[in-house]
Amino acid sequence: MRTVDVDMKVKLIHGFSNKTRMQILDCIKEQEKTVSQIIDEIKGNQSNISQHLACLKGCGIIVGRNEGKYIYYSLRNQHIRDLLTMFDVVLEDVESDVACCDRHID
Amino acid sequence: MRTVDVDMKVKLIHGFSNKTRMQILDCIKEQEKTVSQIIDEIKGNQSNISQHLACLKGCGIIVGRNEGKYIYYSLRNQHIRDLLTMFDVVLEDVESDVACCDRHID
DNA sequence: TTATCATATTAGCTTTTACTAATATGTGTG
DNA sequence: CACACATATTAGTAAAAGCTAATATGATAA
Repeated sequence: MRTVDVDMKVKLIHGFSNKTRMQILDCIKEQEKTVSQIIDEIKGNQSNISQHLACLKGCGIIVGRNEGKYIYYSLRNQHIRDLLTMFDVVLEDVESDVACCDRHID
Repeated sequence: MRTVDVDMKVKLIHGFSNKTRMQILDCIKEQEKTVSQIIDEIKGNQSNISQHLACLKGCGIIVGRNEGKYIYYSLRNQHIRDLLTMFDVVLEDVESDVACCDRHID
């Protein structure tokens, strides 16, 4: 297998490692949504969500499509969807551990 | 599919979203290693690596096995290994985007 | 039982990330 | 054109994460 740049891999994964971003991803997993719809569904702050969308888009995790005054966001491709599903699978294995791990360092 | 707790999922993913932790995981992906071996291979600070190992273990991503004065760490199971592989697959899709995304927010 | 090696923990500090509020841009509509 | 709505950007601040150095624990071996 080809060698992948660790920095880039970590940067990619970082895209998934925040609650708001994960909520956005869950929200558009099956169907594209406008920014307003996303804000509505996850009850977030407009500015905050916009920033997270920029982050996800910058990492190539999601794509945006303009239609009139709306912008529809969706997952980039099926691989991303598979990855999201995989997270859920792995979570079932580790759930009890993660639950009691209260911080990441220290 | 059962509903998963977002907070917990994010916490799990967080385990993968740091360069040092990813280096540790790559390092033990195929074979268990002692802490000293890991420190050696990734040329890290002992305290720092120990903290990251605690984090990975706390999240259930890796497991430790005592043998004499050594502790051998390895991936928890095949699902974790599959997930690591999947990261590489997805990275190939998004590589060019991630490369130019310099921060995660702002 | 003391010395040594392997690993863990703590504390302090720096850097990064996330959030909110305010403001800006951009697009359609009367 | 002016207004309303959708989204983005900026600035400032608060919170979280990561690093290093120092110290502690725990096991083996002399």
